[in-house]
Amino acid sequence: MVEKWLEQLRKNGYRLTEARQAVIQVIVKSNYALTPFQVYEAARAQYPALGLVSVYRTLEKLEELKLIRRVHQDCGCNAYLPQAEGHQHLIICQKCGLACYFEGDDLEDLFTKVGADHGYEVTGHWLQLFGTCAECEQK
Amino acid sequence: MVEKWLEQLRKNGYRLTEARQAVIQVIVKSNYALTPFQVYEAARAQYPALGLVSVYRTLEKLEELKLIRRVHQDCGCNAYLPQAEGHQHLIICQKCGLACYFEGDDLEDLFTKVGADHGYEVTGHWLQLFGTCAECEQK
DNA sequence: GATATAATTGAAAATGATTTTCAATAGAAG
DNA sequence: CTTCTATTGAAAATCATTTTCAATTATATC
Ligand SMILES: [Mn+2]
Ligand SMILES: [Mn+2]
Ligand SMILES: [Zn+2]
Ligand SMILES: [Zn+2]
Repeated sequence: MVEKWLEQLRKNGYRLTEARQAVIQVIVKSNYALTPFQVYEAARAQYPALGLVSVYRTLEKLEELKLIRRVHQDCGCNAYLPQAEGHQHLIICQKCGLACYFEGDDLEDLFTKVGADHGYEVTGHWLQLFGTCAECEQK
Repeated sequence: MVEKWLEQLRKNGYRLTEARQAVIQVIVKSNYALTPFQVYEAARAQYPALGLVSVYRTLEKLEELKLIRRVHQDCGCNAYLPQAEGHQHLIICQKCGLACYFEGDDLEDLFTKVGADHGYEVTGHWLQLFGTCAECEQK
């Protein structure tokens, strides 16, 4: 997975630097939406010279390449998760933040109709579920 | 509508000041999500002495009282709309920003099931449609 | 492997949005 | 009208993010 992301960077003319590899390594397999600062802290364990600025710059490029996506929550909209394949939506645990994607919601037709009823041509939708994950539930 | 909001403020022990009335008057009937600064500019037409700080403070209270809600979009998450009655969702025009609520999506059961399949107890969801409104469409 | 070149870096400064501080003002209650 | 305190706007402070810039380093070429 790290390899795929690095390949994407290389393919787009970006250099494979230590800073970028440290950032990628932190976010590529995360099940939790991470803020730039959280990425910074975690990545510095592997590469202490890393600057927060480079985290911002790397996240920007990863988002551009659709490898990560910004996650919106009540508590803030500046955290990132790996982007899912195809058309998927998120479920996020309100207690611990554990995130997971699901697909097959098949709601396009419904949304197109709802929109039409209100005079809109629907071109996209945002859907996110909130709840409690199995682990947090049993506590 | 303005009266209802003022009554809500009064009922909760807040004073009915000129600053608050100017802010309310701008946002209470808006079909467009407005940023604090946009509210500030519009409200100053009615009450020129208004300070931006008071806009922030008033929006905070109106959100607390669930009279307005924050709207999330790709371009930013710091704009506000009047809150709809009951359980409704938004459709927003990507061209002009015209917002409108719809209800009756009846998806609770589907979401509960999807969540359960992934080990989550679903407690809420967040749905927003994007598209082109009738007026922008015909241009 | 050495060299040239431009992309990338981290530190520091700048920016922009929001929050806090504070003395002055003005609602509300008597 | 007077008292009391919530609220105000201006200015300062804070916080996240972006820009600037000289030094470094990844990559292509020799
Ligand atoms: Mn969908
Ligand atoms: Mn719903
Ligand atoms: Zn958001
Ligand atoms: Zn959890």
